[in-house]
Amino acid sequence: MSTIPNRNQPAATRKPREERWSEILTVATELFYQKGYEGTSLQEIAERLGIMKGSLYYYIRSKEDILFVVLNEAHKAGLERMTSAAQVEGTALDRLRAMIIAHIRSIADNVISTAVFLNEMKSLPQESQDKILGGAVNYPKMFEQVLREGMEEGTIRQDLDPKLTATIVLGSLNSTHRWLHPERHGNLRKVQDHFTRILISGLASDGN
Amino acid sequence: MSTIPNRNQPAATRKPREERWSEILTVATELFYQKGYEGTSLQEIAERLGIMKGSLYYYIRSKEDILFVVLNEAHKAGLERMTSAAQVEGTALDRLRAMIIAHIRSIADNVISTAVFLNEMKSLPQESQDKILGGAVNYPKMFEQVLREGMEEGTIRQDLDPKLTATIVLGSLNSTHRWLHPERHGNLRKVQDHFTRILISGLASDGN
DNA sequence: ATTGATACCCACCGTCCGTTTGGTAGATAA
DNA sequence: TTATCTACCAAACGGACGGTGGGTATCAAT
Repeated sequence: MSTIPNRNQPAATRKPREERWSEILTVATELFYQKGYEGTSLQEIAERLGIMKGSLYYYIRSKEDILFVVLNEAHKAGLERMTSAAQVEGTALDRLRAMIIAHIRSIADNVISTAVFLNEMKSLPQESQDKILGGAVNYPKMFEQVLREGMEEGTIRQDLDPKLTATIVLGSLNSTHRWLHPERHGNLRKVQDHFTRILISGLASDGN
Repeated sequence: MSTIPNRNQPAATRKPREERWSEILTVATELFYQKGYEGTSLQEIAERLGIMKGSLYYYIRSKEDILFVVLNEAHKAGLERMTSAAQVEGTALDRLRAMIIAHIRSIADNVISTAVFLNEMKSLPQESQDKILGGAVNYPKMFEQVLREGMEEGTIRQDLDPKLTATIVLGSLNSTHRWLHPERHGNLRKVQDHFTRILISGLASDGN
């Protein structure tokens, strides 16, 4: 009955729960970004953390748990930024401009988690997707709202369908995650500038 | 030595090479669309075709072969359409408009293969990606080219960087694959209309 | 000094994966 | 009639997968 521990592996550095948990999320997000959710194994995640894959189940109940939390936090973080940007003073056109600039900055600051969010949302069961997206506010509605207001007050042209236009604008901004590089800081202003110049003059009611 | 065929399974309907091969590509494309490349098994592909998964190796050398052909043909088909659209007569602005309309139509007609192309390109080794994208012409360059010409002739505003603007325009158009539904035919015109209205008036030199 | 919770190890499970191999019925051609 | 080709079957391969469960070293609190 002698217990033979067979310690040929150095034990992992023991860490408090919160710290290790956020490490798991960070590492998983990076791997999901590089290889996709299905292409990433728990083995790989564990290896990068220096622990055994079985130890992950001290923190999770299934692989899907990790994806859910990653996507949920990415969505929450982005939506928070956008919400505060939508509250600047001025015309609806001013607010739209602020939202565009804020969203690009938000994506640039979180290219990886944004990409994972946009690419891997479909890997979750519908029920979990609804839980993430089903809050009181959401991206498309916010854009649709500000477009409607701008049309009423006359700063935004009225020959466009607000809902479709919101989809187009949001999609355009989101597509930047494919090529936006946050390390190139000077570039960010330029990108924001181009987007506002193109979209604002494309959406404003007159030649401004 | 008696050969016991053990025919408890109905044999698959035997089909000529070309026909079966295009069936494989069609089925694989649909499955890659629904579950991603990594999430799709050869077993599933075979099941939909009514053959054994081992039989697939009469047509391929590896699973990756299927993805390569699917992506390559999707890319070729789209580029062909765009190329012919870029040759309409008129100003560069007219050509840009034609390219926008053509590309949206091209995506709408091939939502599935377009989505697979944009989502699963990264699942291929870099070498294979280069082989697909490395032709004489490519999407971003075509847009950059027409933008430059429009700036020279004065129909397109000159305070924009052609390369960055091309990236933005192309990304905007490509993002439609996430929500464009080809079955709704009346919708297509509306989408094309919105895109041209927004982008053209955002890019043109004057208030047109 | 003892205890109880915490953070992790490690061997193992059943399943599914892409891939390989040997074989064969049916059409074609000589 | 015989030989060859074509399109597929059937079974097995090793390995990787997500997941389980008993065990244990380390820690803070007593």
